Amino acid sequence: MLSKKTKYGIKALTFLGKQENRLPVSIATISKSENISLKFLESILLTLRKNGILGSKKGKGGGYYLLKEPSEIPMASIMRILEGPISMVPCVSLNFYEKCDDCPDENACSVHRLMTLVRDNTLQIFKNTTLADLCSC
Amino acid sequence: MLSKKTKYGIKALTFLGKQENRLPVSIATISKSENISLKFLESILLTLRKNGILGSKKGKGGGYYLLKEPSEIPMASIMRILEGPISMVPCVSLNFYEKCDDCPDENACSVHRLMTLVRDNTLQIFKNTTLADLCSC
DNA sequence: ACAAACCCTATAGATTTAGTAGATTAGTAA
DNA sequence: TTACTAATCTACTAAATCTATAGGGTTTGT
Repeated sequence: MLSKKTKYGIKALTFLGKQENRLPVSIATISKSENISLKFLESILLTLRKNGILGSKKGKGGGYYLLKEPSEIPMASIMRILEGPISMVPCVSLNFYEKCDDCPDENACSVHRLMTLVRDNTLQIFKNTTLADLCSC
Repeated sequence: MLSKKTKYGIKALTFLGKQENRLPVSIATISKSENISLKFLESILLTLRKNGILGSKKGKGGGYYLLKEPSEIPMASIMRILEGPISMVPCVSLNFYEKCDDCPDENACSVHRLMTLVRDNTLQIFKNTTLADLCSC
């Protein structure tokens, strides 16, 4: 299941992407508009800033803004930053690979094969969808 | 991420599906063969029995066995029993639907639309894959 | 008698979802 | 310049829930 962190993060990014200009938007503004706990949102936006998705401006008139055009931000990268691995098991993850303790041979593992299939499909969606696609409705 | 419960459950079912006959297999046998904590596996197989996937036989020579042919068991039903919803958010779930607290209009929600797409794809895989496909390697 | 499923309880640890308190920075007005 | 205000940033805490077991006793079939 998607964490609220990821869900809120995506909604906040969509909100920013829908802005006419690229002027900073305060956390409070997004929080109110999207019904997200302010302090929780604060930490989410901080993560996104530290990972190069958002820029920020302090002080009066400050806030957060997108560093790139929405069409240049694939959902895959957002998902990896906020949610972590896209795969359902670490042993099929491309970016967060971990070997299973219980599995002597990955290629013989039924779960491994099934989840590889799922990952391929999901990843394709997240790669081909950009933030712009989410903002266009 | 897939819980170990689901992962172990699938591995256990694959093990049972690979048996030549439909004779009961004890928890201990599966536990040893698949490197799964015995007590944990016990509760997993119990849920699968209560959900009509497995039958059980007590006493000597007892154990668990598949109630249907592997080819008759779609992975979607196993996933729903063990992992719960296939959707990444409750608001796009077909079998476990829940409305979001923060979302006034689902159709206007960017997360909702994206996750619907993901669910459709994932569900198709889980519907078209049966336990038999996992056992055939 | 024995072997096996069945059932109930507890629990350590991790994760999630925040809340609280304050520090820091930047612009604005006196 | 000084004070004020708006905003991000940082760190700590905490409740709630979930995960992955462990333990022990009960029941049933051979």
